[in-house]
Amino acid sequence: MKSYLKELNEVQRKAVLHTEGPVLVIAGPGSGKTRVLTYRIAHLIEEGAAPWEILSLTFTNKAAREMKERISKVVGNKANQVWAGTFHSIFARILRVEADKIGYPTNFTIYDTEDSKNVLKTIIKNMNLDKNVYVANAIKNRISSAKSNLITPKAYREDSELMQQDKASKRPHLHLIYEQYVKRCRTAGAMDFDDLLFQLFRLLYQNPDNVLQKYQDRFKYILVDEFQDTNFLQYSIIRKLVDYRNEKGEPDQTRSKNICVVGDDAQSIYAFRGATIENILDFEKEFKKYNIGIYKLEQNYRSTDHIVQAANEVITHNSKQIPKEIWSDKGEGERIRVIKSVTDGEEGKRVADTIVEQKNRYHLKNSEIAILYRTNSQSRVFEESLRRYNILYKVYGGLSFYQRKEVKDLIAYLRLIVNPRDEEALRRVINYPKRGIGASSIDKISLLAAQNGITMWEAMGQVSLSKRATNAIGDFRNMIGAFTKKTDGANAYELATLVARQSGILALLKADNSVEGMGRMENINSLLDGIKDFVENDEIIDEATLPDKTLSSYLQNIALHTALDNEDDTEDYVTLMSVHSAKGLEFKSVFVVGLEDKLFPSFMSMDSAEQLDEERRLFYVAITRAEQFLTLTFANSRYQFGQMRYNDPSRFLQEISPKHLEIANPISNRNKTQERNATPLNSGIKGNFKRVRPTAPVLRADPATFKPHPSSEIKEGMKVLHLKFGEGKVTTIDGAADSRVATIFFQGIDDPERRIMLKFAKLQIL
DNA sequence: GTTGGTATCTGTGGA
DNA sequence: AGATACCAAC
Repeated sequence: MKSYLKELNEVQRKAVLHTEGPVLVIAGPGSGKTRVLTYRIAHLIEEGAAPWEILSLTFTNKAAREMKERISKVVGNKANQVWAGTFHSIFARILRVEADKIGYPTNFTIYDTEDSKNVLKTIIKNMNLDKNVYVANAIKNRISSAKSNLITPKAYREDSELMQQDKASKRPHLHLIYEQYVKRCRTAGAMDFDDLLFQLFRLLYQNPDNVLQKYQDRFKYILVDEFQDTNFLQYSIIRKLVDYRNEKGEPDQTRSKNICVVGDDAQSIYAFRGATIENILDFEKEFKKYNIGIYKLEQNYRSTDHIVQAANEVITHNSKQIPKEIWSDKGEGERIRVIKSVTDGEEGKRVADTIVEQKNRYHLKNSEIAILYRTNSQSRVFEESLRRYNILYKVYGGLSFYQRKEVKDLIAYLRLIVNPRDEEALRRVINYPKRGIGASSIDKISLLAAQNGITMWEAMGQVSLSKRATNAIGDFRNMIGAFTKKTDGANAYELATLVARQSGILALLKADNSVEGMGRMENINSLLDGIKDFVENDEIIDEATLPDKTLSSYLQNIALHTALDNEDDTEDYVTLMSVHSAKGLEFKSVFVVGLEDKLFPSFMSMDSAEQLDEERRLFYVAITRAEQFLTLTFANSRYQFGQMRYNDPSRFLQEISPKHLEIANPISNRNKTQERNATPLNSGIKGNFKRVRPTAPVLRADPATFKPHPSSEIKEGMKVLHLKFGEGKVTTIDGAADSRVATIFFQGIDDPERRIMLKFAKLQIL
């Protein structure tokens, strides 16, 4: 037996070995789901499948990254050639090649949530609708869910149930907004997050140039992680990819559908954004006739028994679920501690106290501890109390680096240069920094564009305005035009620096000497550093697509980044995050806080049984993150929305039987607290480092003396110096003349074998 | 067109 | 509480 197969239990092994035909894996928390997925991929490769024939879809970049790392531990470098990524990133990559077949430019812009909302706000304003009734956020969600269910504006209009709902909520014109929205995105050459899926489906469905067959032939094995969180649209795409047909258009029975989906119905927590558990049930039904293999992973390797049993008890209160029995042999363990506080401030303090206590008694590291909450705004009290003890922590969620205003502003220039049709980018920068093009001019341009069915960029050249405004617009157009001319020759970093300077952004920020202003300046600089890093990185991380240093591909890259993606694991910090973002993670000690009715479960979800079930699954996810210590807390009162609120303890607390619980005594605890205040542990840097992008990588060669040779001179067997990786030896070179790839062994680094694209390589021959 | 101050609203989750 | 929209004054 192959050595990696020995690391699996019987069910896991069966799931890995069942390579041909559809497979459904139901995986309880901590049951080794990722292990099955990664070993399955490794096994496929060991058995002779080419890595690029394997498509592995996940929900987060982090999960994708981890998966690649773990595959490469088994099969080495080939792991990079697997198509592993998020739905959004993989589909964006395909669309970058194929978009012109469905009427989009291949350098299409990706609109983020803010962009989408701004488009909607503009539409609502233009239609003279009441923005308090037509709330942009609500409309966005509704459009998003329409797209997720493959409902076009036309289909929406013809769907009497949807129209009835809109009428009932006093928003009868919603379908018109939807229609406008789609039209505007299209004119702007832009796709929102849902479009990355929706347009890909359209592509496969309309099938121009047999593009469907192309991808069906490429992806011989498909794997989907967190299948319970897929929506109808994602499922439809997956289904399409294995819907093989012969020349007559009949189902092709000779080719087996090698699709493996892994999920847990009990951990479905994204129904609110269109995910549906039905997909698991449908999958089972639909693929039954193709000899489906169903495997249930029920042994939990993560948590002790009190925690596992409590989780089991909680989930039985839900109505629908796939029957399974999660068990653990890790021993009884500690009981779950419940802490009651009078105020949210006290809750913060007592959680920090308990953390100090646990660190003392069990020698836990900060990184083994997490505080999980229902809403991001709850982080504040814990930040304060942890800071008081000098315990290092990190808050996840919130704004990502690329969503900060100043960063988005500079990026908007770059977007506009790449795609002048990008209306949201244009609106962002047309008068930033101030150049005398005010709201009324912009409205006139926008109106002209709408009337003539042209883009705002085009309308800018035709509109008639006052002399002053006309001049200002002329200057602006010339500036952007001059930048655009440079896109071919100049590299992205040089261009971005030029833009920052010539647009006046740098001067504006430099003039601001406030603390925030300096922070903004710093962010701009790290953005530029990041672009530089992107340009200079010559390593092949993803073999399916060779590195591409254009501005356009840079923008594509960052559009799908999220707040969770900034890895910085050199420091030892306590994790603060929402329960949603904690999915898939585990910690020795977990605090689930704010367990109050109207907060967790959220007040938004308290009036329907289905939504309440989802909150319960969320609670289930929360408690199953803990390996050894689980602490549940609630407060009688807390500040919410600027006023004091009084909530009852969460109903979920009563769903755990008392034999698993230990109720902390508030009085005696308070005395101990006083003592500990005097001797804070782990004094060090203050916890509150607001996410700043990790700075330039550690250099292993001295830039002052480093002199790269032309890459044409690099030959096999040479000893070379690389700025980032240091000294190495070229083992092999492959690829055609203009895309030669060197495999180099760098002795000084952890993962020493690297693939370097010689076209971009900076290597000094030693 | 720009600025600054006031009124109003909104309030979950995230790729 | 904080963000945003709106309006009057410059």
